[in-house]
Amino acid sequence: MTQNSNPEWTGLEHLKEDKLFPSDLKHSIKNYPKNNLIFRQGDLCDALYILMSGSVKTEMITESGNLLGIEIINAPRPLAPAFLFSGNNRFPVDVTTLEDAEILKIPKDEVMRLMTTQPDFMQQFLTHNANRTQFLTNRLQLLSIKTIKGKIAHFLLEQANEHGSTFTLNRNQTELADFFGVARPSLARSLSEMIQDEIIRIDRKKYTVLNKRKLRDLLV
Amino acid sequence: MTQNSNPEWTGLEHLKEDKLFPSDLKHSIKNYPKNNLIFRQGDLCDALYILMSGSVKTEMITESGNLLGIEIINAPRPLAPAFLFSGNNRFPVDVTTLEDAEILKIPKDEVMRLMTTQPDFMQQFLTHNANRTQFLTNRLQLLSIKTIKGKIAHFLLEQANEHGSTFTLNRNQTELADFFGVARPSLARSLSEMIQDEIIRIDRKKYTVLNKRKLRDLLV
DNA sequence: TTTAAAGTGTAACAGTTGTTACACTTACAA
DNA sequence: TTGTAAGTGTAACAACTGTTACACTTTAAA
Repeated sequence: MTQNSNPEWTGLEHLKEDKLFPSDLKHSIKNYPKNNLIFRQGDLCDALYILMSGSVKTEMITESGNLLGIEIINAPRPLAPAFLFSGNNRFPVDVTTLEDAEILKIPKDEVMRLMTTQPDFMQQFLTHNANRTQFLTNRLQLLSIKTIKGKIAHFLLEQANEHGSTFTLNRNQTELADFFGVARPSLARSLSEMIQDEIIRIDRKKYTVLNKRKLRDLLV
Repeated sequence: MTQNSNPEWTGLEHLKEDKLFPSDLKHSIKNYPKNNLIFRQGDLCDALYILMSGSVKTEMITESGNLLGIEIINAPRPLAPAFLFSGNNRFPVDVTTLEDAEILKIPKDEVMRLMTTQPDFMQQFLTHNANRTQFLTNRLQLLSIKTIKGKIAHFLLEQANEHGSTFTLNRNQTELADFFGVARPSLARSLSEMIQDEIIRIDRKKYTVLNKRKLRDLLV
């Protein structure tokens, strides 16, 4: 359900080895018990918060692509790092611990210092936010398409571009419907119509794009 | 139509005064004539491109909120700066000049140097991307709501939180429908039903929220 | 191998939204 | 003031998607 591995932040695991952070880093670490509301929507986000251990949930859009559902964040990962520098720097959602959690807090000005003195840190920070933006942009494009067949077309064309016209998905139909934000039977109906029209072929989780042009026509 | 004033980048106007950039900045400036395809979707984005003068259009989601429509970008503004540091650093859309345009190109490693040596530059870069992320997140939340009344409720509650229960919009119904990604008559129908149900009141562009609870119920 | 759970195909029907069309109102310039 | 364009309210109908239900297939555990 939650494949939130953010490889670019796994360096955080080596925190104690000072690969990313200098030894004189101003910071504080807080431990929160299970089922504890840590941040409330609208809370000021005046520092960088990094979940060091445990897990929390938010109601944000998820990395795995679920719509407004609950997102589960596993350590180690920063919490809403993009908002630290935004004009209205407030948490966009509630954050609640699922298990005991340890959270590292680094003040904003200290983050600024890290950015200028630790190129690796800056690189990771930038990359993480960039990937997040890219993810959001892609989701937005997908959601902007109104018809189910259009969403399918967008998704399959993307896959075909990346992996060739035959590829295997690791999502079942139910998860795919969830990803598109549509009902499962509606997705199935659209898929079978597209098979009928000889636009695609499906064998279990193996998808084959038969007619790219027709697929593109569905994007309108 | 396009209110793309990004105040945090207006400092670019003072480029020649070296407020943001050192005099030894490695860079190149290119001029493109009107109606010229500058970047193609999928092009490698290996440098920071800043539109110094003129205007371009993309098919991205717009700052003013239009769905997959054309976005018009006026100078000075960076072009897709978030993607420079992303894993798959390719332009997500085509970029075409609308008028003669002057584009400043700063190589990625030079951007890295700027980030570490010019705190003001870094600050602006971070803030711009953060605001962009916030904008995308908000749009995504809005689009995730499937019913028209739900979208209206989300939007009006946000406005009411910010300006109080009576406020004036600067969008007409057509623009609002466009913003929500729905048809204009459909929006009108939903609005008049909500007026009928005494949830809101509308007088021209002046909106009044009469019943927040009922409005919240529509979010589900 | 057997069995239960998960996943898929499909149909009937309800509900919502889009499309098109047109009358009416408002805003604004001549 | 008058005329025209822009904006709004509304209705009939079409199109699409969601809901619910159920049979069937596949998967994986016992």
